[in-house]
Amino acid sequence: MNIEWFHSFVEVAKQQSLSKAAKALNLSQPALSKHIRNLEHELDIVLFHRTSTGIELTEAGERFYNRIVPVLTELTAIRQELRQFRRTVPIAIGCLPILATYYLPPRIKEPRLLD
Amino acid sequence: MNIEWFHSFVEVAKQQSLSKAAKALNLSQPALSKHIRNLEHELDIVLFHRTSTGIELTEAGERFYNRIVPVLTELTAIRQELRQFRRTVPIAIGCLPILATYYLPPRIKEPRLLD
DNA sequence: TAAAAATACTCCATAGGTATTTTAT
DNA sequence: ATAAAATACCTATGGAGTATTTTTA
Repeated sequence: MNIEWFHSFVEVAKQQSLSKAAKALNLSQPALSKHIRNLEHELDIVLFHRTSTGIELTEAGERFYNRIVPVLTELTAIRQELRQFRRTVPIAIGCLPILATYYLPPRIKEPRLLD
Repeated sequence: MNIEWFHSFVEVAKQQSLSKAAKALNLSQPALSKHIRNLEHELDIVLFHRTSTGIELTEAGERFYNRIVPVLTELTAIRQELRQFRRTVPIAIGCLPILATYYLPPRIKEPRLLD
């Protein structure tokens, strides 16, 4: 059971559309479709009614939506609180795109810093 | 980010031992070790101090433990509430082991029922 | 030396992508 | 005919297992 599936579910519920939600999540529509299917399969309930104009929550889906949103909020809060214990301090270097592409990479020794 | 990792984390914290927790979770010790490592990597914090006698929570781990347990409880409650919407009704057939092994399987048409 | 965790390695399942098909308006 | 979701298929990553190594009491 994957937490990204929950995020996907919430976004699809909000957009009432797989394809729109896919764009919002930077995911392909089939991948997102699979998230929803996985979730439905693991919970063994139908979360959405599929139509050709989009997708809408079932009663079970509504129920799940109302209960899962606070959980995701809480998880975000937990991550936020734990940031103070992080080992690595994020370093962001802002510069012109042309430098980011050609000049910087060969000059950065630790590969992970490139993220 | 996988919810099973959270369950694994909680069990390891309780047992203060990877190998004991692995048995409790019906998992191999290396698999469980990976769960913890994945979690630490994704949160970018150290959750446990490793010793040769076992494993114990760091301060960050304590904090995470206290906050994640209620989330898991809530998730369980959600699943429980959603059971009423389930599509399939679980059917359990109890019988002598010898029947379960040789007699029943060829007589059950839908493979999923064998679970 | 014993016990516990980490690592190496292999196999299979799953996740994500592109291309295509199905379905309903 | 169009728009949306589902399916097929492929590749690459990740998860789980067994065997082995490392570490420390």
